[in-house]
Parts: sequence; structure tokens; C-alpha cells
Amino acid sequence: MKDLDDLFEKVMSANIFVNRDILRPDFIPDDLPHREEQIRKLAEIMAPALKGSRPSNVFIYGVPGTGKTAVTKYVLGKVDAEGRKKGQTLNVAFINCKQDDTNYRVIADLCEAIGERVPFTGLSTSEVLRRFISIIDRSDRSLFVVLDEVDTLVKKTGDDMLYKLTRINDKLSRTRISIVGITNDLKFTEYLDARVRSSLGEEELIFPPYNAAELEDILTRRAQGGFQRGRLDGGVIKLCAALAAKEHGDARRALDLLRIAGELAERGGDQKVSEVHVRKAQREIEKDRVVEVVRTMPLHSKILILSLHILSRQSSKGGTTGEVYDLYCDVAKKFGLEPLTQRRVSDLINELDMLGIANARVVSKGRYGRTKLVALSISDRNLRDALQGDAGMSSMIGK
DNA sequence: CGTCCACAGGAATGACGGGCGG
DNA sequence: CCGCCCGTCATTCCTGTGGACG
Repeated sequence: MKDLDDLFEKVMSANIFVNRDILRPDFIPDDLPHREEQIRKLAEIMAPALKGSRPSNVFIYGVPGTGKTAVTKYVLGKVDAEGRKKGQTLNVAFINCKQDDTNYRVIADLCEAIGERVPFTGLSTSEVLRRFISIIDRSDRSLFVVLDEVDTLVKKTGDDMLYKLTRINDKLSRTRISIVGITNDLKFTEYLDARVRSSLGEEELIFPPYNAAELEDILTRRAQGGFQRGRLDGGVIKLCAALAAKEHGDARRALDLLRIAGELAERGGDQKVSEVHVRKAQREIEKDRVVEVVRTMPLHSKILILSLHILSRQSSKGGTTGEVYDLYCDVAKKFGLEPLTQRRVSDLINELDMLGIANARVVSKGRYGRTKLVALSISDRNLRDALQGDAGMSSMIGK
């Protein structure tokens, strides 16, 4: 018990945070530095809702962590507050298409947003859409549909859903719907049908990545409210900003680094957050991401990862689809499983690539065919942690 | 400059589990 | 409870293709 007492004592005395929520990426501060321009433009676009007319649909572009979601929520919050003063209700359906990446779940979410419960499966998509339309038009209101990361939805299921959404207004007599599409993919509109493109892209907003100096500024402001005074070593914020700037100016990453570095310092009972903590935080973030993603994967994907790992032992630059698939079949049989077809495995490889677990790039070897070079892009240690608990898997790593 | 390898990746179709209305 | 319809995962079958080789 003495040990525990010491630990608690240490943690209590090393009181590094004032309010760590301020340092979370989903916290919306009162001011969003370096996004004034975007805030103003978005507010201009949305303002007509207050006068009872339909705001234009908007497309918002920008790489991850450039404040797209934060600015949207911020402006919607302001518009809503303004509307309340005048006794208007503003409905907002905020849908993260990465989590809800089927047409069905998107509409199901829309229903939830207006207070209608729907079963998570069983009904047809069109039936749910019909219900949505009939309910939404019962009252007089404005509805903002925010589709965060729409690109994932469209790439998976096509732009059918978007087309229907843009046409809903025609069927409604009282409610007005405007759509805010947020995307990380700058070439997103290429995937869209011309009709959808023109009606959704009535307005466009581009969020450039933050540079290191801007990130530093953002971190400094958040740190003021988040950390106790004088708990940050000189170079800490600079380092977080620099590391995140390398990752395409991702403010979310920068904040995570800073917050987790602080947590590590606190847990270690240190009085100050140092650059060592930041480095450690970076490793931890990577590990958490990998472990979380891999652990929840279906069995065959795990076997595929295992095969890729074994292959990387033999040659460091990965293998072609053919080699990977052969090995995968062997491993699957060792586990007493019928292997999936190559077609399916090809999709699984693409999935791993998208998640950043593996690297896959198509190469042409002339008349010796066209193939994909696949290699794992995660460390052995992280892989071991991720496969912990899967019988017989973790033991196969490293030999 | 056409051929031809070794796949990529689209389309159609089945197996499965889950909700709904009667 | 049953038959029906749905979304999801997986299979089968298929056409398309970059570029070194001959």
C-alpha cells in the first residue's frame, strides 16, 4: 500500500493540467485562430436561415485537422444562438460518414437527429427515407445536414444518397434543408454526378493546412487554459507544432501530442512536460491507433496481416499480390480455415492500405505483369500488442 | 510496335443474420 | 411465429491495362 500512496501523492503533486478538455481536438474554443476568413464566409452562407430562407449548400475542402469540423460546429452554434433570440428552432444533423458509411445509416442518423428512432437494420433504405421525409415536413423549420467526411461515403456507395438529399427540398413544403459536405479529399467532386456537383457545390470553402507557426499559435492559446503555468519546457510546443506540421499541418495531431505528453508527464510524476514526453507521446499515439484498428478486425484480415509480417521477414520491401496471397492461403489453412478468394483478399489489402496498416502501390513489371507491392507499415511491437489474445497469432510474430 | 503477363478492380449473384408486419 | 425484405460479406466471372520484351 505504501507504493500506492506514493503514487497517488506523486500524481496529486504533479498537477500539470488545469483543464485538459481544452486540449482535446473536439473542444470548440471561443476563438479559432487563423480561420477568421473561413468563419466569416461560412457565416455569410448560413445566415439566410435566420430570415427563413434556404441557405446554399456548401462544400468544405481541406486535409484532416484543418479545423473544418470545428469551424462548422462553431458557426452553426452561433447561428443557432442567434435564432433562439428570435424564437426560431434550428435543427442540425451532424453525421460522421466515416462511422456511418452506408446510405442506410446516414438516413437512420438523420431520423435520430429529428427525434425519430429507427431500427439499425431490417428496414429498406427507401422506407427509412420515406419516414424521414414525412416527419421532417410536419413542422416549419430549417435543417442543416452536415456530412462530415462525405468522401468516404461516396467512394463506398456512390453519390446516390447525395442526389436524393439534394432533391428532398422539392418534396418538402415547409421545411428547408441545406447540406454541408465536409471532405478531406480535394478531388472529391470528380466522383460526383454533374447534377449533384452543381446543386451541392453552390458554395465552396477551402481550408488550407496550418503551417508550423500557426500550429504553434494554436497550441500556445490552448495551453494557456489547459496547463498550469510554467509546466511546459521551452521547446515543447514548438516540437509538437513541428511534428504535426510534418503530418500535413494536422492540428488535431498537434493537440493530441501536447495533451498526451502532459498526461505522460503527470503519470510519471514529473513537474514539467519535456520534449522527451512529446516523443513518447508520438509513439503512444501511433501504437494506440494500430492496436485499436487491428484488434477489431475480422479474422481473415488478421491472418493477412500476419502473412505480410512473415513475408517482411524474408524480404524487407514486401511482396507482390501473388506471393502475399499464396502465403495467406498457407497461414489460413494452418488455422484450419478455408482461405478467401484472391479477389476478396485484394479488397482486404486495399482496406489495410487505407487504414495505414500497410503500404500498397501498383507497379508494372512490363510483360511480367502488373501487380501490387504490399508491405506492412507498422512495427513488430505494435503488431504483437494488437494480436495479443488471438490464439496462436502473437506467437508467430518475430520468427 | 504489338504482345502478353499478372494481376486490378467492376458487375452480378449467393449466403447469412436481423427487423418488420401480420 | 412466419415469410419477407434488407444490408453486408464473400464468391464467381469478367474486362482492362502499364510497359518490358521480342
